[in-house]
Amino acid sequence: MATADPARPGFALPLLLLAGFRTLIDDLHAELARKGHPELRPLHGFVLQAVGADGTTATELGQRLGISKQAAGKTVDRLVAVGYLERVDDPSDARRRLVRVTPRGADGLRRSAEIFDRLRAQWAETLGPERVTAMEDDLGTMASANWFRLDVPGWFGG
Amino acid sequence: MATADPARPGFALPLLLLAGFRTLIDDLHAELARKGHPELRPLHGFVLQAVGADGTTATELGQRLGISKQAAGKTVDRLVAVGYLERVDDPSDARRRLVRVTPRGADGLRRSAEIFDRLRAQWAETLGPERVTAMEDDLGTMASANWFRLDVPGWFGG
DNA sequence: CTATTTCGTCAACCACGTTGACTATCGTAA
DNA sequence: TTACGATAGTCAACGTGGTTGACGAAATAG
Repeated sequence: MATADPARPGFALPLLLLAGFRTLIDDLHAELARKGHPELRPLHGFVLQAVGADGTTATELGQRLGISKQAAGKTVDRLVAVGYLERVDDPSDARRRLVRVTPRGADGLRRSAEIFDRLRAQWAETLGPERVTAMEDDLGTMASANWFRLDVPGWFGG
Repeated sequence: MATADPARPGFALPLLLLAGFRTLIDDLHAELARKGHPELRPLHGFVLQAVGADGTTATELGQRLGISKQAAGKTVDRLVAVGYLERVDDPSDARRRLVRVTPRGADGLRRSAEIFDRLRAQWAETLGPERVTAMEDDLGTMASANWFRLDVPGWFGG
């Protein structure tokens, strides 16, 4: 097995963070698929959440996610194609196309939140609640700059 | 800012794990670029480490990383193109092409390990050493199944 | 009214993954 | 020894998610 060299402890930390993230994401999507959302890909939940209840535009979405407006537009295209987002004209500005979460999108988002809550509860059961909050606090301390940056080619999918 | 809803605590955890991972990876590659390895992409360090000192084959590398042999082969192609890996024939089996880390690859790997060690030391300074080890222990507990799976389109790059 | 900025889109490209099909080689068993 | 099945590597097509550059249409500032 290609594990980290124990003499180089630093190598383990990024791998563990990635593995933890993947564990949550994989569990989430296995459960989402069972609950009627098999098309929802790992990226999508974050994008839906970034769109928010009030809707937004592709350009603004790109800024929120730390990606280009073109990339945001393409992601919106895919979410529209599977029925999680919709585009409507902005009557007050003919250049803008408002992006809004559809009812189906809202359902997916709500279920994602429920499942994440359950997964977090499982972590708390296994590790103890104070260890989980400690982990969140510590990660928040170290990682604030990268909180919502997704500017990565293909971060999530399988 | 599109942060998580505090009423849904589960949403924060995956985001924090991702942000922590990204923080380490981004810092690593900023430093690697300064130290003579600007072409090294985020995936590459993990691949180099998975190849190991003894070399391996594309098929076996794919198994180690949890990706298809074709994907592993393409990744090896890119690493060969930038001089971090080389392919040599296996005299004992004409089907196999051994993949080996070049001296340049070994240098990149060594520097990556040094930088990761420094970054981990920074985390330990900020959070306290016992919090970092606690985080590693807890992640190891929860994420053992996904320790070295990289079967994701484009996990790392910028 | 004109100049600049902004929004959305198109086109080309790159990184990384997938599956399917194919060749060459190896190992085994009749 | 020959024939067959398993294995290694490659090619092709494709999907997802990212980038930059260019451009038209609409809004805004002067």
